[in-house]
Amino acid sequence: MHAQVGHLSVASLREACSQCNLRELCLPMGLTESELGQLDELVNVRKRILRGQHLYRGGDVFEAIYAIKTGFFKTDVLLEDGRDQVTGFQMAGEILGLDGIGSEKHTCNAIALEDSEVCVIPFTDLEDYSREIGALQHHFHKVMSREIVRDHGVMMLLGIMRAEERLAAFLLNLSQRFTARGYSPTEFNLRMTRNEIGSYLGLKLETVSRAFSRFQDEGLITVHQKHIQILDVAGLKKLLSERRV
Amino acid sequence: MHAQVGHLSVASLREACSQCNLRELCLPMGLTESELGQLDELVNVRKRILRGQHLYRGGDVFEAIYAIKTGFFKTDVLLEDGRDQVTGFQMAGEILGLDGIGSEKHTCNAIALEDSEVCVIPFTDLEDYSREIGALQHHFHKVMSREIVRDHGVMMLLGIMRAEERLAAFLLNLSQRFTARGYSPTEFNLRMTRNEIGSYLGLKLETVSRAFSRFQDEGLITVHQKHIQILDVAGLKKLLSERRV
DNA sequence: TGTCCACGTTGACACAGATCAAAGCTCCCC
DNA sequence: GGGGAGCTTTGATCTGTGTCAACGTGGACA
Repeated sequence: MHAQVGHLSVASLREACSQCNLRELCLPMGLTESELGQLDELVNVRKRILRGQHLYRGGDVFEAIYAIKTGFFKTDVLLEDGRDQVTGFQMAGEILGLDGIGSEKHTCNAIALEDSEVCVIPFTDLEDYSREIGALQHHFHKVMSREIVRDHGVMMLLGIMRAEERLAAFLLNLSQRFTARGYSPTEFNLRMTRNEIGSYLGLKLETVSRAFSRFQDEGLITVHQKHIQILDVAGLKKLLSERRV
Repeated sequence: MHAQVGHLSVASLREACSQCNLRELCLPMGLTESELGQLDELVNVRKRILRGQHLYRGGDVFEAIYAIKTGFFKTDVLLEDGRDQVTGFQMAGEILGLDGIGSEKHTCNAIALEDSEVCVIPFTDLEDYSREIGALQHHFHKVMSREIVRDHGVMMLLGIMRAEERLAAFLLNLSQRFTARGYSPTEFNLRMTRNEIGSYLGLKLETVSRAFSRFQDEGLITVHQKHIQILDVAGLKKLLSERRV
């Protein structure tokens, strides 16, 4: 498909962390110029993952974490009986693979939802560098901690919110993350199917579809396939805060 | 209640990590003797938390993480509308407070479910030490990663399991953690109420109660108030793996 | 240009778990 | 040792979401 090898080495030089336009979102956040230069040595391999392909699978040996340079991923966990749960959707600047550190094996699958490129960060190297660079160490800890807080947020979704609240929270979260990346807060394309949204939100795809339709009827959003336009951000937020008993 | 000050300083000397019987479960795991000695300098303040008291609250400034020396905690998150969700139950040897690193504020409440004692680990000190001691650094990363994996497990509970599966998973998880601490795998006292179990599992307390009763009727466990005896571990596990459509 | 296929929408009905209600148990405190 | 508060159990009923089914839609590809 792509002349990978040739392109990669060139890309490595030209697109190191110090030049990356995601450096304020991604792992290098808060580093000085010279520290950034050191990072360029750490993160010098990139990997292209086509839509539908796995970046890693549950059970794979853990060797590296991955920073998403471009593209969009989902992570999911499979139960033996075939049921599965999407545990997250990740976009540019976010880190994949943190689940694998504890057991030295990946504990979920990471699958590209569109053609994507990730920066490979060998984990022992990261630990070595972060013993040298305090700011890197600290930022890495923050990244992990935020992942825990994010998971707590999902637990709230799943534990106490009703279907429409879950979907509203989901849309607002996407909106906020797109905004942070310089995209429109109110208009975007979903990269995942209704089924994947449902799996993430603990709902069936029909329920997701109905909630989208209801939001549209109420003038909160417009939906055309995967294209979403948020018409009434405040209205969505109100759905979250007001408990109609 | 307790003559805290006097006791604490004595306790500090006698109950440092190197002497602690939890050292194989807790943060010091995998350190050498001399590294353990260094840890004793890091972790030298303990704090007693009586039942019902907060170790920290959501919004508190984050300064330290805590290793549970004795006792039992829950963590929960409150929504503005008054709903709340228990995000975890923690026992001896487990670490509290990791959620606060990312935002420099705690993002949940940690409440003692019985009189407890925690070791205070000032976070900047921990980062300093773990830049010196590679094994400490690595183990800390594992602890954080495992917290993420644990949260994914809860997401599975909440996202795709039915009520009885959730409760079975909960009991088996407790059993396994008690076992690791040298207690009986099959007989223990719950420290939390039905309501707290329900909040953790995304169920109402009546549903939890009914599920306990059903398990008892089926001969899987006996329940007397908070005292649980597991009669049929395999039966509980079967509940998890077999999907009756 | 037509056909196929995965994905999405909508409707009808079923059911797991929520809600409401009442009564029992235990432990604590006076 | 009596009273009460908090917790738990159990029953009756309600309801949000799941399930099943039919149909619609748009993009890929021959």
